[in-house]
Amino acid sequence: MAGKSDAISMSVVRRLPRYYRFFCELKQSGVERVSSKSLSERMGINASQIRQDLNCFGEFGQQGYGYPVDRLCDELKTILGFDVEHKAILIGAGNLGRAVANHMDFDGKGLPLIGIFDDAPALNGASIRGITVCGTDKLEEFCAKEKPTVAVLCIPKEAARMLSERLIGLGIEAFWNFSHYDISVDHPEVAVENVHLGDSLMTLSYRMEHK
Amino acid sequence: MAGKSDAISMSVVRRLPRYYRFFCELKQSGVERVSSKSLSERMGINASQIRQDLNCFGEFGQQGYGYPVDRLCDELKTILGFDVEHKAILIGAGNLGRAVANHMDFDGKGLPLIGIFDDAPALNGASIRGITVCGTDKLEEFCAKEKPTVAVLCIPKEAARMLSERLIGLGIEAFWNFSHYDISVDHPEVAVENVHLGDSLMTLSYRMEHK
DNA sequence: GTAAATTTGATAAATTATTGACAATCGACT
DNA sequence: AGTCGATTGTCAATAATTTATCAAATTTAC
Repeated sequence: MAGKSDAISMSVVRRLPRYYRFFCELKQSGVERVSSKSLSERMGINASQIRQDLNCFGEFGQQGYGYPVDRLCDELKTILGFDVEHKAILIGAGNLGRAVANHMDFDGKGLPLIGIFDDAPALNGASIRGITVCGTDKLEEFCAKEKPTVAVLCIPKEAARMLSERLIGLGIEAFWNFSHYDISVDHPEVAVENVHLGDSLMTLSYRMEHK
Repeated sequence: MAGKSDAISMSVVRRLPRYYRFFCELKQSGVERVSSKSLSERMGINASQIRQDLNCFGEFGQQGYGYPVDRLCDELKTILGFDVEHKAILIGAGNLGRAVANHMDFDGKGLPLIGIFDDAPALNGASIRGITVCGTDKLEEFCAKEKPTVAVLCIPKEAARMLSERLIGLGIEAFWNFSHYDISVDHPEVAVENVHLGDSLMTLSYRMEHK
């Protein structure tokens, strides 16, 4: 069986990128196979969980042998959807937006960054990673022509509130959301991945106090 | 009772910053009280969960009335530890490091950023947010004098691997880790908050494919 | 070629997290 | 002052997640 069809829980999905990273690293080290036990020690998570997680998507392992590293890299790449392309646009080219644009490997994940939008006069016409920054008034025209389906939001809360509905109307199906706005839950078909850096830092502050 | 002493689960802790944000927002809107029911609708989570979460730290609500917004802001601030100061340093002043330094409100969370370190010759002596960038060879001297306890890592995996032990030796008790390196679990007393942006983006790719 | 050692995938058990239910309490209204 | 409706905090029930167990399959060692 090449894949199992039950819905995969988010707990499992959130671990997949880490598996992918570890398998890639093993591959680069020239390791050919790995058992759930040794991977478990390396990753600091339960071996049984690793087996169960991977088994959600197929029977990739072999008794007495373990998992073939090279194959798992490919399988995880497919599972994570890197071989299907979805065009992405970035809204907001401030400090954070520019860092995200420059720092992330969008292409390697099948999400090429094809447009950057910002209304700050200082940025209009600027070039980031070879992409010319446009005002958000150009969104309609651009989306009609290029059909991006992913939007990266690096804008203030208010701007995100204003723009999210409009972007959904323009065909956006997924948000990578760095803003403090919690995108409306009215659209269950739209995927929202929140990156609330502030929340993350608050969590660290909490943990400093309670230990 | 001002606070309950059982260990709080991470699931709860991860929700606290969001509660804090929502209570602050309500306060700014001039709202004086809120019931778990109305907050539940606003946040899109279960009312019973809100009551149970808040109740971990004390009995802040009042039957028939709800939660006093103003007080909850203060309580959450204390719970999250914002009124206790821990000095923070940033390692790595590339795109991401500079964005984090400029974008985040460290002071407002009780984690003032007091030093920035990077070995790139181009950056040595540069000033970010009024802080002069130093080479990592100055870490020992700086830490001995200023006693920072939080380190923000915006460096490549290899650099993180090299530095984390050294930083722990210099008194660092918490890492806000943007690198791809998973800091060794050998130090259970050290808090590690991972921000794996790559993993987050991979998750989004996965979700685009499976829906 | 056979036995011992590994290791998976599946199932069961244990643990943790979320949701529901309701008595007790409070404020508002008459 | 007394009643009504709203709402909490707690406990119980349900659901989800993680961990342990084990038969079956495979490799490795002799």
